[in-house]
Amino acid sequence: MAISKYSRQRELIYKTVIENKVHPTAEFVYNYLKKDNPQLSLGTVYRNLQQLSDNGEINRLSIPNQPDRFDGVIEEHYHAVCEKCVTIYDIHINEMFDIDSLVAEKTGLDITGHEIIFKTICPMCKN
Amino acid sequence: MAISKYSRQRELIYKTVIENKVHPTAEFVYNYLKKDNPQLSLGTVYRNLQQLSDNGEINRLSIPNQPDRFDGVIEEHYHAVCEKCVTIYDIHINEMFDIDSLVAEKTGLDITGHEIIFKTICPMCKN
DNA sequence: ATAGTAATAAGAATAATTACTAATATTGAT
DNA sequence: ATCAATATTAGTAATTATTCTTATTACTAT
Repeated sequence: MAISKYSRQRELIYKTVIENKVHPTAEFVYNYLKKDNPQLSLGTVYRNLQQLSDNGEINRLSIPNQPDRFDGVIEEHYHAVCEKCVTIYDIHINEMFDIDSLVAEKTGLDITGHEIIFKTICPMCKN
Repeated sequence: MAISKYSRQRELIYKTVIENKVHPTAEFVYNYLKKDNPQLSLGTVYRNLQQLSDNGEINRLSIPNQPDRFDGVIEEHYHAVCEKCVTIYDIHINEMFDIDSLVAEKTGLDITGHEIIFKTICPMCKN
């Protein structure tokens, strides 16, 4: 993969993900920035989100029946998705234990990380 | 949600997912069945995979940068995706501990389940 | 058999994402 | 500052993934 040069657009996209804690989709980022940057193209957003997540600067979240979302918090944490309204909640559990090593040991695979998605019925939807 | 009647197509689709341990995509299921069922439509495959997973008869897996996949094994287990070749490996760990309850307790959320995706560089790609 | 309900095929429509191309911006070396 | 090399961009086209629509067919309970 080619070395990256700086780009103003990438910086804007990165900041949008960092500042918007809603786990934005590509579409969200695009609409958010479009107001003040009318020349921005959706392809640029997708390309840079891909690049940023490839570089580990942001995380990509894949959630059933939804477009991919992005998260500027790269510190290890998990997510809970409401099964009704699909809101995403952050879950920080101070320490769990080394699940990657456990699995590596059990399976012999080289484990480089993991992602956990919890399912929930959130307080708003519980009525 | 409507009560499901029996349908030959759904049965075929279900059996395809059960019998093909590769965590098939909708596309795979369609091509697999199309040979002997040339009248089958891709829409029918998507609709029934959705219905089967809504009913908990199969599981839907969402994996970054890939179309959704389906898994006929509903017994709790996890998956590891190779970051290079995107092959999916099943991971059965006999017992971990009750992660759902832990999170429910810490967060106050109603947790109804979870999904873990491990990332790996698989033996084939490790060279 | 018939009515009512649900499921189907086929293909159009939409959503999500990627690829292509010519122009522009950034970088590193003069 | 200027220049060449190359990454990046906007804009658009194309592709991929999925859902929706419509007319038709199958199933179930009378």
